[in-house]
Amino acid sequence: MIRSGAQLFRERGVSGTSFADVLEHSGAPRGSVYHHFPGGKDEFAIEVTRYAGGLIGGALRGALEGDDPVAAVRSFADMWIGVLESGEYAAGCPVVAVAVDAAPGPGTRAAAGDAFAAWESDLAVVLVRRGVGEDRARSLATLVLSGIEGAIVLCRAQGSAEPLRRVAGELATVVGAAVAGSRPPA
Amino acid sequence: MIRSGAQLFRERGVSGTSFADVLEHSGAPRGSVYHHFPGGKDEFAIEVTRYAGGLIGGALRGALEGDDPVAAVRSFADMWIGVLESGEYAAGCPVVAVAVDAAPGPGTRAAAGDAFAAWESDLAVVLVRRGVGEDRARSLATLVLSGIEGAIVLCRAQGSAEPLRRVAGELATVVGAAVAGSRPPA
DNA sequence: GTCTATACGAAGATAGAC
DNA sequence: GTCTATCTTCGTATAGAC
Repeated sequence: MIRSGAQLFRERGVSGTSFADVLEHSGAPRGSVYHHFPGGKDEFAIEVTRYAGGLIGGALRGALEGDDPVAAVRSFADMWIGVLESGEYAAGCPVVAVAVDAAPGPGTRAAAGDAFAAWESDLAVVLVRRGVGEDRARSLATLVLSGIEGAIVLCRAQGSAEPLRRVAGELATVVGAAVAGSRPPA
Repeated sequence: MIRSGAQLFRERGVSGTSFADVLEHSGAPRGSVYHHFPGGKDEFAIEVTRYAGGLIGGALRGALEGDDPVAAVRSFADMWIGVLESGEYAAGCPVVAVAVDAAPGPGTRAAAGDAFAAWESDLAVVLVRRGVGEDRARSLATLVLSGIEGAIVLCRAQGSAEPLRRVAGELATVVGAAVAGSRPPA
């Protein structure tokens, strides 16, 4: 159910996704909705957000494994380009969907904020490890995250992966310059 | 009604906003909904998107009037920071809300794409005027737009204007370097 | 733990009077 | 052009049996 919820949130948003949709998509038994999620849709949305945040965070950490922030930015962006192109630009980021859709309670919004903060932190850690100062690293991490998430929205609206391609190129340049500039002169 | 719709879309998303909400917020007569919008919610959402796109586009063009892209980026971001802070981070960009919420038909999504394209073009034109090459200008304009829109989402999720402040600073640096680097050496 | 049935309300949309 | 009334569908949530 949670996996299906994440997929449907990505396509239709939170308010646009009903339990009936989730049950149909997941094939889950209908009687178990309020058994597993006694808090109703709010609780369900929070769980979906946590799950999606962890999943995407895992992908991001995987991309960051080589301690090469430039390659990680490109790899993370390429992952999203693949998602967008294979799904005809119908599906975006579930965490953004939660953040933009205020229908559920404030807990859901906070869960989205936590996910973003975790991703940002993962990025900043690697930048610091590559010699970038802490403040700049945090600032750059926010730019990368905002840029990619914003570009995903643009891609969906325009039915094209071009915005994300352009943003990925610019971000790679900026991050590359920051890493190079912070390294001790050879 | 359209003005109210834009405000409510910003706060609750498209699926989360009903005609009853719009009527209550705007004080418009109830009988006139399907008189003015025979196409129902789809048509209404498209009109709201066009209106909001024009409004925000006007603000952006105003910020760009001095032909100073760096100041324009800061000014545009500051406008959003003001909106976020004065509204307790409840309201974001209505065009993003439309792009993320697939509930209405494809026409709405296209209207959002048109708005983004127009803003991007406004930005790129000024960059070109300042000597930036056409491809780079387009690429930078996409980065600025994606970065700011993405940061607005992060701000809402985290209940803070910090992401947008950081992104605005980074974008100002990048745009400043591009403009400076493209000017003929003095 | 899952099922059926259903209460309750809300939303989109339409009809016809004024 | 606006109003009231209403139809229909859908969505959340609950109750109680298996």
